[in-house]
Amino acid sequence: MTMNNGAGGRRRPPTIHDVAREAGVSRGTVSRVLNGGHYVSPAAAEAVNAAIRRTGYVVNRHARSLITGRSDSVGFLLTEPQERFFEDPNFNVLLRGCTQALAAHDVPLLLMLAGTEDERRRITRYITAGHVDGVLLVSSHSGDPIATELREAGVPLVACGKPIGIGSKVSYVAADDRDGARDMVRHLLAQGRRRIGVVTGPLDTPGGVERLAGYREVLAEAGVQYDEGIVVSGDYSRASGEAGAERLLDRAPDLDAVFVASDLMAQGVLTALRRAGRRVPQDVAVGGFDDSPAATAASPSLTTIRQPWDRISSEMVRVLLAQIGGEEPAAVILPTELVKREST
Amino acid sequence: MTMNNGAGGRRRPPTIHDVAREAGVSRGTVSRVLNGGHYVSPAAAEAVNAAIRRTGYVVNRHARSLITGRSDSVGFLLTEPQERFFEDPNFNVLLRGCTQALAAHDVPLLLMLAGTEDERRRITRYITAGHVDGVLLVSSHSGDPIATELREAGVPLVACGKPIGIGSKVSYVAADDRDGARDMVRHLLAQGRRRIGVVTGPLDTPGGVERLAGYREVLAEAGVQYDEGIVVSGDYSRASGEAGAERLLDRAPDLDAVFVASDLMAQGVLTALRRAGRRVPQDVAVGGFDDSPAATAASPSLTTIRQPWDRISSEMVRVLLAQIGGEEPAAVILPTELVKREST
DNA sequence: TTCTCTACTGTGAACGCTCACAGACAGCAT
DNA sequence: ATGCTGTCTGTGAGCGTTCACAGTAGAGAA
Repeated sequence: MTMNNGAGGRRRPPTIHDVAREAGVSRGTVSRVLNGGHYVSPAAAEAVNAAIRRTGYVVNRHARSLITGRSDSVGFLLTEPQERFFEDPNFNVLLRGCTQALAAHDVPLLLMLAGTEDERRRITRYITAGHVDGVLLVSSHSGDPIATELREAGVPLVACGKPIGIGSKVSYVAADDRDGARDMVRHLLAQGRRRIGVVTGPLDTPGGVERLAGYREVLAEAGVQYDEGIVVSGDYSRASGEAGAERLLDRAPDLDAVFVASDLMAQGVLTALRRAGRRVPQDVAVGGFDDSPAATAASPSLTTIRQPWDRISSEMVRVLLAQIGGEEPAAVILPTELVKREST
Repeated sequence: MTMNNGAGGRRRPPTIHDVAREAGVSRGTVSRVLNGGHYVSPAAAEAVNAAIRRTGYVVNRHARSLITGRSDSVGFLLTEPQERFFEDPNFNVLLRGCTQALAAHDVPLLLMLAGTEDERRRITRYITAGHVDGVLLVSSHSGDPIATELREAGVPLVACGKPIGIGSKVSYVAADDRDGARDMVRHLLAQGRRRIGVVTGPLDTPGGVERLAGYREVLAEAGVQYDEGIVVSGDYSRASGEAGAERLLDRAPDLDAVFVASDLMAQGVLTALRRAGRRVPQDVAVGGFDDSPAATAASPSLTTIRQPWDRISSEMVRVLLAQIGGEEPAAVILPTELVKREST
């Protein structure tokens, strides 16, 4: 009496052979059913599917990968220093969105952290050895060596946010930072604010540069004098927002609004303003960017620019899978949206 | 003239065969060097290593997995509903810690999200088919069907926090919640507080239950009357902390302290107290739990109980790998630490 | 010497799958 | 009849690795 599949005994899982025997067809036919079902008669297909159900067969991806050369998995690569990963809520929603979008295609996601030089080397080897078919890259800072390495190795790659200094021919998906900034500054002007300070993001990131550019454009269009003295830059962290607001208040006590390039920094700005005795929004209006949880958590809640993170992640996955499928790299720019809350 | 490895041409990566030829030994010897180097002469080992360096050889994990039956990867499985994943900063540090600890063993981490029933089924199939060697499970709520399924399928499993209602024989790593709660309540008593309210976590989670138990124990030891009226429960979210504090103030206006089972809820408590015109810590002291970034971000900054997340993640990985290696399941309880800040 | 033991090495044979190929059969035109 | 086309099916080969096994050589014991 042979041991059955039931509880108790760890049994060798069914192979494509078992399914073929069970269905009364050959391995080849089962394989064809598994891979799209072309050139398979309806009767055979039905028999195979029934056999798969009966045996509980699941394809062995290692065997498949060994011969196809594909791994049917993609990497989610984070090259940020740790603190950013912790502090920035955007990473979470991006990671979650990508995982789900990939799961819909039955593609597992490998999380990869390249903080140190050592990790970077190991991960590069892993990726270029073909253990993933493509990479979703999250790294805002420029000159990322791993990005260029991967690109040169011909690994399908999609970046989140426009990579700078890496040349073209690399796919990316980004929100329309400049347009979002324009919306916010126009909104502040519409509230009657005229003395609008800025806390920018790091100026070696596209977000930092573009959001500042949008601010300048709208000011110019409105005929408001641009004053470099009320432009300070931060690093997207809460603390840098706080420090930035202090510098702004110091230089321009008559400030009546601040446009902050991230919600997290805006939280810091709120703290500094409160400490300085300014009321928000009565004395100073504050506009954030991202519409992260920090925006609603802040008090007063932040007027901000929503980045469409759900769409960003699904587009990243779409573009990456297309590229793995042989299509050319592509850039996707997604619109943002002004969300009005208490701080303006 | 054959195409070289240089830029431009995608070339077939070197195999163990190529390395063997280059080193002047057999496949078997190369394989032995790759797997620990036992029964290999120093000369041969050196020749092989040199050949590996020259050829840029990287082992093909699919081929290896096909024959060993191991996948040399583990899954990080999240069964929480979405909002918790987003809001709770602990997940981030846990995920990061696990990824790094695994990377040190050259084991990739697959991120798996089982929110819907559909996802749950697909992921169960994936895991039980042997596509990962083990699972790191993050799911605080009890009666998780996936956990029991995996356990019954014999998949090595390590939970974060003690799983309830799943029977024994499942490994877990947890902070000493009860002891942490005891420390905090003792601290509040030492500050002269006597009317100490509680906002607990969900009472179907070990954290929720244990932290409340610690509170009751210390009160009893100190001879302070336990008053069920000033015990309310939340769901670890900020909003539930806010609501909880309102209920507490309503029932006990003479409250002089609140022990909150998470920093995030404690933020909500601070908001509610401020709105009610209570000063923290002068009128009411607030103690949190977790020592998450929320603790320092809050104003006033939160006195809290640090959970050793870095150790939790590294222990989870250690126990999981041991179990994959054939060891028996194990439970690990790690000590917590009181961190004093402005709120008490 | 001869035997035994240990350290080391090479050689099929798998692992489970896909791919290329060849063959069978039907339908339709020649 | 013959050929051609298209759909469908089975078969052998091979992907890159590990594992079991057989075999060699050198050291030490009898």
